[in-house]
Order: sequence, then structure tokens, then C-alpha cells
Amino acid sequence: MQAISPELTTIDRADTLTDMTYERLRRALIAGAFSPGEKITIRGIAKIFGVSPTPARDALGRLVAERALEMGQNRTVVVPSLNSTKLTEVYRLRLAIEGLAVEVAAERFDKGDIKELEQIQSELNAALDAKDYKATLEANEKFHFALYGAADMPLASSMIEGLWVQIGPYLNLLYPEFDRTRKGVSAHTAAIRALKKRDGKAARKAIEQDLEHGRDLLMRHFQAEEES
Amino acid sequence: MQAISPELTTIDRADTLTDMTYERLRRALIAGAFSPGEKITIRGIAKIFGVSPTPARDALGRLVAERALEMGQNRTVVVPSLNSTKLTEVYRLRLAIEGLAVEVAAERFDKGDIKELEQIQSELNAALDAKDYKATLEANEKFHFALYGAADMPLASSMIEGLWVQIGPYLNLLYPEFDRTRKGVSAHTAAIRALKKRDGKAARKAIEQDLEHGRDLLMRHFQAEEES
DNA sequence: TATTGTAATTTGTTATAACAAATAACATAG
DNA sequence: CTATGTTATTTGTTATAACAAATTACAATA
Repeated sequence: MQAISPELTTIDRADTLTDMTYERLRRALIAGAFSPGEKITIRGIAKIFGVSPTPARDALGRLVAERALEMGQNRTVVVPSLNSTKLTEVYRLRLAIEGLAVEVAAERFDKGDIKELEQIQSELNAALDAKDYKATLEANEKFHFALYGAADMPLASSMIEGLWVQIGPYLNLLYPEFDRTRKGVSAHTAAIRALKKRDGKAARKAIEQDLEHGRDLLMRHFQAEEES
Repeated sequence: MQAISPELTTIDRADTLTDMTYERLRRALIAGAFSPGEKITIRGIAKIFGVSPTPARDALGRLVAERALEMGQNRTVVVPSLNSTKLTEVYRLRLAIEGLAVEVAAERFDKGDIKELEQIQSELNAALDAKDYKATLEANEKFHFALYGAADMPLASSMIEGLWVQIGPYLNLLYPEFDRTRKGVSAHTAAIRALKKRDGKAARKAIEQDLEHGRDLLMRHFQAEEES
């Protein structure tokens, strides 16, 4: 009954208001539009996005379930704040899960995937040269998720996304240090080189160094802050 | 203002209907009360637990967000079914995350924690001797989460819980094979022995062997099924 | 001025209603 | 008997209303 033709595929139904509210809120959180510790109310979100409280509540519930937001003791939703303890846990998990994903992805990486990765990396370099940090962050995110996507591990991908939301608002802190040393760039090129050779262990090492570099920069920042 | 006395602590407010519906549904899923592929409706859940559609919908949304349930294309919620591909991913993640948690836990394990673990293990042995598989599964779950809890990694714990929900309904399939060889028991005792010596690597190895044993049993079952 | 008690407001929770889409049931035509 | 079109029912989505708990605003008191 299903016609096999590129013109005659199933129509994907429009997103629900809940889906759209969720996605917009999620992007806003990663972009750092809300401050850590800030309270987020159902009616407030509903007013911002022009929807009724129901989809706003659904979206908040979803974000709390995946720990992108925290449920306070009085059932008020707050933007979680990072400290060095939580940062340590996030990076231990990132190293474990993203490291695993890279290793698995390396087995399946083909010529086309490499091409795409190199394309993204040149975008990243261009953004870095232009001192456009926002574009740099976006390209960095694209790079990592293009890599992990090749592993074909949907559960791992959604876990990784959850971890990124935790630290997303803080990634701006990596600059301009990240630009100065460009250790991230060399780690990415090392990863590409390893993937070409289908060397999963080496690719994992490269991504681990990329992550550890970012972790150390963030950690230095938090420890300096927590002393005061 | 906060009085420091065991009698004068904050009153923890009662769970909401959403919380209770969520928890009951979650336990029911792990216990295998629903068949894989079965559709779960908002009003159906509402009727079962005697609540209005709102908390039922909230609970379903939460379970979908943490992938314990799947959202079908027509927005109907269905109980996910396992196959060998998904099983492979779940166990890769379990080895990575639970392995990490054990290693971290080993650093902080104290005498009291060991005592508790040995207590749970003797419960497990007794249940196994009595051929009470339900109690065995419960003790096994307690053992693992007591172990991971000591790592003090809340994000990791909730991720692990999410992975357990995926395979929960299938763990019954491990018996009676698990009873016959009792490889699980020897892996647990090896883990306890390693924890006493504060040897994180060895403890990780022991838990990895425990998981791999279970994985292999399940994998054999799925592959036999998928041939037909 | 600082603290306390009260009133007003805001908040989360839950139930209900209305609607559109999806599914099931059924009758009709070939 | 099978395939099709129609109707009825069930379903998810969304908005709204009512309530209790939490928060805030504010006045009265010390």
C-alpha cells in the first residue's frame, strides 16, 4: 500500500505546542538566557511563548525529568547551577559516554562522514578566526554530535544531550582561553586523523583530550569562584 | 532560624498524584506488568489509578522523557520492546556508566557500606536457595544500587535507573540459568572482596563480569527468538 | 528601625470541557 | 467473502477553572 517514491512519503505531523515550547526553552537554556538559580514559572513561560499553561507545564516537566531543570522543594522549577562537584560528575560521565560513542562510531565511519566532519571543522576554524564565539560554540556542538550520531546509539545520544544542557550555559566561559591555545582545534584534527585510519582507541583519546581541556578551563574558573 | 534537633526538621510534603502515578507505573513497568508493544492510554492509566487524566498524562510524559516509554508516531504511548540491537547498546552503556560508578564508589566505601552490601548479598543467596526469583531480582537491584549510591553521583544514578527500566521486564528471562551456574553470586562476592581492599579497578572488573554474564544470557535468548 | 501578623497575590496541582485526529465498528457494494 | 466508504468511538491536545499552598506586600507593633 505504501508507494515507494520520494514524492509519496508519509506526512510528518506538525509539532505540538508542547514540543515547540520544550525545544525553544531548551535552546534558551543552553544559550544561557536564564541565570542559574532563577525561578521559572508555568504561567511565566506560558506568557513568554503565548501558549496556555498546559503545554508550558508539560515542557517544564519534560526538562525536569531529563534534569535540564531542577524541581525545588516547594515544587518551583529553578535553573540548576553548576559547581565544581557537579562539574566533576558531568565530565566523568562525558568521558565515559562520549568516549564510548566515539569508539563505536569509528567502526562505522565512512568517507562521507569524514567529509562532513572536515566541513564542520573548517566552519569552526573560520568562526574562531572571526572571533565569533557564538558560531564557534555552534560548530563545536555540530562537530561532536555528527561524530556521536554515527555511532547509531540513540540512548547514548540523548544522554549526551542531557549532559550538554547541564554545562551549556557555562561554555561561554571557555573563551577567549580556548581561542588562544587552540588545543580544541588540534584535538579535533587528531580525531579526524584517527577516524580516517578507523582507529577507535586513538579517536577516543583525541576526544578525551578535547573534553579534558575544556573541563580544566571550567574547573579553574569554578575553583577561583568558590574560594571567594 | 532552623532548629538543630532530630525532632525539629522540615516536614517533607506529601507526594503529588503525579508523583505517585509515576512511581507506581514505573514499578509496574519494571515488574513486567505491561507487554512490550502494548499501548498505554492517558485515560486508561487514569482509570486504573483512580485519578484524573492530568496526573496520568504528566506521569506518562515523564516516563517518555526518560525513555522508559516510547512515543509512537501517532502520539500514542507504547511499551518499548527490546531486540538484540537495543540490548547491545544498553549493555555498552551499563558497562561504561555502572563501571564508572563502581570505581568512584570504591574510593569512598567504608566499613558500614561493606556490612550493608554483605547483608543484601545474604538476602540474595537466601532468595536464590528458596527459588524465589522475584525476591532474588529485588535483592540484586538493591545490591547494585547500594553500590552505585556510594559513588555519590546523582546524575549517574538516574541514568542507570533509566537503563534498568529498559531491561527490567526481561530480567525474569535470566532464570533458571542464573540460579544453575550462580556466576552472578561469585561476581558479587568478588566485588565485595575488591571493595574491602579499596581496589577500584578490581571491583569494576567484577561488576563488569556480572553484567556481561547477564548480557550473554539475554543475548542468547533474543538471537534465538529473532531467527524465527 | 526591626519584627511580626494579616491580607493580597502568585504559584503549582488537579479536574473538566472542547476540539481535532486517529481508530474501530459497521454497513454497503463489488 | 472482500474491499470500500461512512459513522461512532476513543484518543491526544489544549484551554480554562477551582483550589490549596507558597510567596509577597503591607500595616501594626515593639
